[in-house]
Amino acid sequence: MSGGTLAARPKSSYKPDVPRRPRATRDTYHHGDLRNALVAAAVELVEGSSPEELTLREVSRRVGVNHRAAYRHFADKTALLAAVAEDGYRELLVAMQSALGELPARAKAAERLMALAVAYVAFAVDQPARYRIMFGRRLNEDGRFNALEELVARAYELLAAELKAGQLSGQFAVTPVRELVFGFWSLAHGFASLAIVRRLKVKRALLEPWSRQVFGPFLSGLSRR
Amino acid sequence: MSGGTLAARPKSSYKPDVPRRPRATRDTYHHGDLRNALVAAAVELVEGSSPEELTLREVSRRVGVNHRAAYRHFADKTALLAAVAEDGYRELLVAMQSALGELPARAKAAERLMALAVAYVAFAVDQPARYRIMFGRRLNEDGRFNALEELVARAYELLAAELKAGQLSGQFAVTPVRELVFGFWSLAHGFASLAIVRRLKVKRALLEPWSRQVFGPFLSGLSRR
DNA sequence: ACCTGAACACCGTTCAAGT
DNA sequence: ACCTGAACACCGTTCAAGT
Repeated sequence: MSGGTLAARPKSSYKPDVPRRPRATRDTYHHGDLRNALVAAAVELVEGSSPEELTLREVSRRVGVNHRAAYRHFADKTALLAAVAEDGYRELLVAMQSALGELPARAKAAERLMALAVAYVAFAVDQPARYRIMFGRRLNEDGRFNALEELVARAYELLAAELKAGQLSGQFAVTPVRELVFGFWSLAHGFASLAIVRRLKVKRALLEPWSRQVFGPFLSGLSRR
Repeated sequence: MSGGTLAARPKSSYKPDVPRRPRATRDTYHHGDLRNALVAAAVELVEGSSPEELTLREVSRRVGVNHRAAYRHFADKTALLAAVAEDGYRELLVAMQSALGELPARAKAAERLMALAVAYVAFAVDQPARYRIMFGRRLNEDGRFNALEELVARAYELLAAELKAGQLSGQFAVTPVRELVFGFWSLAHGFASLAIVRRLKVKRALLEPWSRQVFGPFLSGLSRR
């Protein structure tokens, strides 16, 4: 072998069968989109373990890249977490929207909100680690990740629109919408969180009926007397 | 100075003015109750920073003891966190009980639950880091900390008793109590958590009126039609 | 019994370099 | 531009010792 600085290779390389197809300029570069590859690896890593085990170094290893390479795309670890959370909020929005989409056109306001609740809780419980990243630490403390904030605002608006519609159609009592959104979201978030930490021991198959029972009083409390 | 192994002392010792009063057997030992000193230091450390910054080494430093000494009293870091959480649950129980105690004797069931809700949320928001330790990671995963579980059960029973009483007195509709407890706790936990992460931006002074607005629909949903 | 020291395998992050 | 290597200051945890 050649002597000098090139000789030493790491003993466990973590990249089993990378074909090493020759590339135009160099072959050690990562293919096109390292940023997305890192986010995808992070999401995959965190599920089936826990948020604590998500490390920049391990994610980089999985992608087959030096851990320093990640810093090209993320200023620090928090930035990676924010990207993972952002992804999650996007999926959560989709899940809520499609839950509404599956409802019959003339579903009552309370039914629509119930469908949202069920979808929300199911999303959280099905990917608990990611959900904890989304709602655990405050990621946007220094205001760097406004995309995150924007997605949260969209979820808020979705809920607000449903509650407002229920009031306009005369099904719900007219009270300040902001507080109602907060209440609804608190209930959904609290139920999901407690289920994830197992303070509530709910079997996955019974999650939907449980959700309905838990949201029952709140939704019936909204309706006009 | 003397040569050999005793010469080297750490440069920054973190114990500024410890009097070093002579003790009977040895003077390097920690006074009586190292265990409680560590828990107290941990609680103090974690508030005003964040759960992430709670390290075994920093806590030991604060108490003025080698970090290895902590292992005499806690099998690992999780055990220390569990002790901090346990302490928190005890205080939470006291807060809830005294909230009930301050109520007039003939307060309605809904008022009693509202008082519990307000006390719960205030507790959480006033010591957010500790609250996050109590409800963040699952600490009792391997079943080592049953005292923790026992305290959670007592909080559960407190809520269950209030709900049951409301049903027996005819103020609440009779539905399964378990689901009601879960709903109430979910709402309280969710509201507290979202307030802590600032997903809900609630000023401390407005926390109580907000709590009342948020719990309003839920509690009125409990009452008989 | 209670505490310490040195060592190990991990982190995140910075600096200086390679192509 | 994009990636790497060595180094730094931290962790939690283990092993072997000190009094």
